[in-house]
Amino acid sequence: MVTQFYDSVLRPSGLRVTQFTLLQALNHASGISQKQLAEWLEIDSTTLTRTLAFMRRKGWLRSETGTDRRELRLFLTAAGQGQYKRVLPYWQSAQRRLRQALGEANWIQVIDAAVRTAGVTPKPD
Amino acid sequence: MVTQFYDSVLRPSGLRVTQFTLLQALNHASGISQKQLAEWLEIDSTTLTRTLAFMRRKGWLRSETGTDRRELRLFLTAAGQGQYKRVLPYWQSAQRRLRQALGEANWIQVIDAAVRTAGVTPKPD
DNA sequence: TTGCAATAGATGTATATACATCTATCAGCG
DNA sequence: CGCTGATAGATGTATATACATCTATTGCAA
Repeated sequence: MVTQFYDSVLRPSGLRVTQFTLLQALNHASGISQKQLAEWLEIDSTTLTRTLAFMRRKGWLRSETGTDRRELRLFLTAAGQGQYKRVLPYWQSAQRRLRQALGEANWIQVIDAAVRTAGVTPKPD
Repeated sequence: MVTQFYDSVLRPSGLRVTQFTLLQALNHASGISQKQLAEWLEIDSTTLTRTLAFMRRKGWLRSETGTDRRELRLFLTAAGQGQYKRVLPYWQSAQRRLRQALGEANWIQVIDAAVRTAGVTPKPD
């Protein structure tokens, strides 16, 4: 339900939740390694490899080899930052609507339950 | 978070949430048409076509042409019913853990918010 | 009765997800 | 140094999801 709701609100923007989440994460943590990003977002590293490939095709992402040459350091391109800014209002709208539907106290308790039950770590915003 | 949590609890069973949900729905509504099933579960009809193809390969599903020959009426095979009974405890465990983590009052309000916000219809346990 | 719009489901194409496994690189010990 | 085990990321394979479009059937109105 949650994923479908966010996707439905984002649909007019042309992005999906995953893509927006990655833009947002990279906007906040420019130069992060792929491994760290996967851990922070709690997504499988192979899923990340493939989603990043998509973003590279779109021209939203660039990457550099790290000091440790096994690592990739990830950055948004100007186009990627533009996408993020363009789509942010859609995401904020979805966020607001869910928060309002649940009420602030319930919202907080749901996040808290997610942490306790599924080990999810809250993300900024 | 919710999808990943249910999937993680179901993982030892070898099924995913989608597959279990379909077994459950067909166990409760034997002979339902594909269209009705898609509407009830609020999943895209093309997604359903492909997930049902998977279940047919596993031997869990059989189907008959309806009176309206455009329609397919869907039934679980004995093997499908067996799978459902086998995996039900995993799903109940996930359900219990989430309910407990949220608390009964919050659980109800989350379901209610889902209905109001995303138009989701509650399904029987 | 026939002709056409509407409906059920399937198919083409594309993104999302994740387990198993592979390659390249690194770190540490002998 | 030079193995050897560990780590970062990529690839093989398989399921999940959904928009656009196609085919087969149906219902209805001229």
